[in-house]
Amino acid sequence: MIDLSYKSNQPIYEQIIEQMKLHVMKGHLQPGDAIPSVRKLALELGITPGTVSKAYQELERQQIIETIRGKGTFIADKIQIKPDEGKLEERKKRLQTEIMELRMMGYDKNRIVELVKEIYEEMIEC
Amino acid sequence: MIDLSYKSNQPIYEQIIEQMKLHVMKGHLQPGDAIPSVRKLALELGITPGTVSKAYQELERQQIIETIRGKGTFIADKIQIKPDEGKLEERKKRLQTEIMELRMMGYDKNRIVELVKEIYEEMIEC
Amino acid sequence: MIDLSYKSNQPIYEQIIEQMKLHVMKGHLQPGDAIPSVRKLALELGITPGTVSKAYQELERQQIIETIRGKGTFIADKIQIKPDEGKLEERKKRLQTEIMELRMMGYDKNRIVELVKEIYEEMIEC
Amino acid sequence: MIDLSYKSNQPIYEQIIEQMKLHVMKGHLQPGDAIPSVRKLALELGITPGTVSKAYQELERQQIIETIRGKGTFIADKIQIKPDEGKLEERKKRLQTEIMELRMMGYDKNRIVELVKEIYEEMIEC
DNA sequence: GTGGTCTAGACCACG
DNA sequence: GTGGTCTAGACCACT
Repeated sequence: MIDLSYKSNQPIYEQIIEQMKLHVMKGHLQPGDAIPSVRKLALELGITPGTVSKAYQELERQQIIETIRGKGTFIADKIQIKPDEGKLEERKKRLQTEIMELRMMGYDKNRIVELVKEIYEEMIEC
Repeated sequence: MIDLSYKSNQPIYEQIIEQMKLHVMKGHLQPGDAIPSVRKLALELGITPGTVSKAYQELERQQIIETIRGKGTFIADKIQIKPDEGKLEERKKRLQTEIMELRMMGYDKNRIVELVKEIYEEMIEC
Repeated sequence: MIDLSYKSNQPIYEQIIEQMKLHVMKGHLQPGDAIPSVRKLALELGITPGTVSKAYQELERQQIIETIRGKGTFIADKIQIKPDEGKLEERKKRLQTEIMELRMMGYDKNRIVELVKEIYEEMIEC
Repeated sequence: MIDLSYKSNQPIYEQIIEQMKLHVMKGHLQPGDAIPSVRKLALELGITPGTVSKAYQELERQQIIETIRGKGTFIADKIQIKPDEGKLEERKKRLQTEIMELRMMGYDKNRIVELVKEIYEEMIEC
């Protein structure tokens, strides 16, 4: 369910967050679906529960998941769409960085746009 | 020349690296141009010379700049284009994350593609 | 594990890099092996953690070691072999210098070749 | 006569020293031959006289050249051969480093030995 | 515990 | 003047 890269620059807990979000976006996880408990997922991934917990807390803060005491953790009914201008600017800046780096690697405008379309399609069709 | 965000999660030295690269890409800095000395830029930005030095050393490793002992630091003659498969995969993954997050914020395919095009144009036309 | 020469012109962090590489090449350090933590090695060598850190970061760039966040640093699974024409020319030039200097000290062709063979054998047999 | 690389890691004055020694070794410069004055060489190379002076001083210390006041600078009559155990150890260590790096780049014993022979031949036959 | 970043300040080699 | 190295010490994020 979650595929971790330990030597990646990206923190483990962030990898969990992102992959959970991707699963939701792709429809693998539907509103109301149960997700593994902190301990179970930690055991499965071979990491400490604290790391999973940190990821779940952030997912809950973003209202992607909901914890119901004594029952477990579930995908939220309505996934929020929040404009949040501040974050948007950050996103754009990061996007700019990625585009710049691709350009440095020899990608021209068309190849970058094609790549973006590809990634988008792949994200929703799975 | 360089505009730092101290509250950003991104390290200062990385911000310097990226903005230098952007300046090169936009043509503000041409091959052979001198860039500010470590001490001068450090003073200007209100940071330690060590931090600027770290950025410059990484830029030199990427062959964006060249340092001439006792003279100063200059934009490299030929900016390298290196495929580097490993890094490319990382870039694509990060791009996927950004696209996913934008989608979560309500951006559809067209708006994302338009945004990417916009960012690209802005990058080369300045 | 590491043997520093403080009076050498060679920076401490470079000495660490080279000796680590030698340990890997000789097989003293195998892929997956943990190497001492930054602080521990710094304490052991009587130097600042920053200096050890600099060495480790360069070793990671060269893909000799891998750092796992919050866990420690380990010998990389697959030691890369990278041609890198630019660096190769530099190496050859340095080799030329060393050969010239040995010749100036009275070494003839045979003695130099024997010396090179000796050093090579010593490097892999330990 | 001297071919400098300004962006090299190696100091300018060391490049001058080494290339002078190579010229002597190859026979381009014979004992008694005059070499350019400090000012003339500095002008020719486009560097400050201080840098050339530093190189000449070191060459004189190594008894490769001799300065005769009012007449100029000349290649020494007898090029010294000094064992100098301390330096020899340093040379061997540097040679070891170069061999290790070549090995890391995929060179095996034979290729390294062949390379050394090549460099040696090239050095004396020119 | 781990490594990563940054500061403040020092010393050095180079040109 | 330039960049490079090192120290001593602080703070942070991650596991």
